[in-house]
Amino acid sequence: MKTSNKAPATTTTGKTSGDQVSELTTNRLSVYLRCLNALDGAGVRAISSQALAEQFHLNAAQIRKDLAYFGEFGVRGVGYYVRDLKRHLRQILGLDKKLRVAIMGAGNLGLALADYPGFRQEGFEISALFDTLSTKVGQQSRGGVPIHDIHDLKKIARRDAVSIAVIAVPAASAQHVVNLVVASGIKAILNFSPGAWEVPPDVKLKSVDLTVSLESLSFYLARGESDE
Amino acid sequence: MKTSNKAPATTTTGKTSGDQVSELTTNRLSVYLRCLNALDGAGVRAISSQALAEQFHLNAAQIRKDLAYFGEFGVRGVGYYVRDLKRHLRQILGLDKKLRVAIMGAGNLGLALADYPGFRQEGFEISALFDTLSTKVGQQSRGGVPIHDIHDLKKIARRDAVSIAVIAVPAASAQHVVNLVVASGIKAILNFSPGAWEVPPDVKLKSVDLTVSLESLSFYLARGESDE
DNA sequence: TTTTGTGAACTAGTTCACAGCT
DNA sequence: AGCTGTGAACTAGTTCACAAAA
Repeated sequence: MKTSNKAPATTTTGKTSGDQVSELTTNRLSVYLRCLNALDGAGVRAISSQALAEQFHLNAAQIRKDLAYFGEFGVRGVGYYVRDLKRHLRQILGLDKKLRVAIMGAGNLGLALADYPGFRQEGFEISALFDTLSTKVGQQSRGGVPIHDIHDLKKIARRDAVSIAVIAVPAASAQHVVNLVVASGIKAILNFSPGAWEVPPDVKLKSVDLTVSLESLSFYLARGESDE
Repeated sequence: MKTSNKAPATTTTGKTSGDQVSELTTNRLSVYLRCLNALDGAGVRAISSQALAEQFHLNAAQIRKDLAYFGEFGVRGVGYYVRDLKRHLRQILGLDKKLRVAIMGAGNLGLALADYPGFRQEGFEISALFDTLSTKVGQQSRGGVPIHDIHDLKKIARRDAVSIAVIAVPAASAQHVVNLVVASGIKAILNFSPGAWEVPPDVKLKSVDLTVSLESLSFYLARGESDE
């Protein structure tokens, strides 16, 4: 796939597109932001990568490397200014503009996710639920998220400028629903249906597989049982 | 068409001396089992690593390496017998005995997870929900999972031989609840509360962080916006 | 001083390629 | 013939260690 390995060792302010940031890194950026929110809430003004690493059980060199990739945010001899770094991270993660989320499937899981407070935290807005059942369409979640007919997805996704879809439908219909989401122009999908679905290369699909998570824990229990 | 979705949306802590199998591997074992279930359902008797890889977008050498670590399950010139390999994988993953699960927190998410059909699929049994609210205690989920007072966790966990706990409580009380779970003797935890909690080294904690997952998707959208 | 930013070294994970079995 | 199991090669990811900066 990719051949060029190392970029010239000069300070780059503008990042050239094409350099692929690993998902491990983007996940950590989100973790750093959470840590900084906690520090900011506690009134901390500045923190070194060392102190940040100790407090939240991370690796100092990794924090520095992750951040340095996007710019020189630190001050030598001081560390990072919390508010400042927060602002940069929010911008890097694209959280400086409001992101609207649609949830596909108004079953138990879909309804729970629609009202999940963690999603609203960093400025995400759950704008709609979608289902096929006529008994559900027209209703709303306990938190007030309206349930629409899935056939209106394209129309409503455009009207509300929805940029992320969450898949919370049974596995049997997941690929079909993913196709509808893709057809509506949404480019990012968080999937909770067990399985691996096909999406075009310009759409990002991230899956949370509850069955795999549980079975992986089960493996650990099965191993630890006998010896050690 | 092919979209690799490799980076895990979960993290774990709590390492044991004998634990040399990577989590990436155990996650894949669970995926293989799902694939085999599909093949078995379709009446396929045997399959080569090559065919399995093509059908489910995996890597043939990796399948062979993962499986070979646990034994010689294949037949040269033939491939793997589906039923046979299924049985082996279920045994390796510890799914040959019934695993009972307790869910901490009877809020929206906890109740949804309690009735989530995917958990029951491979023989897991959700035996109880736990909460502190007296209005909830004594009630049950729509699917009939009883809600107990969290103070009875130790007693009920022992009575029902609960081996896995799911954390679905607000972040503010998560560490406290994790401590109670650990004190009750449960050795495996699937955590949905955003944050990194402390567990002793003999307890396996696996976290699904919905905020991190969403923010990671947001990053992708922010990058792709400009060009390319 | 202290602490960043970063090449180099190291470790983990994946894929290749082929000997050897059926 | 066909396919597994596996060392070797490769790639990705993490940590070390130190020069340069405040």
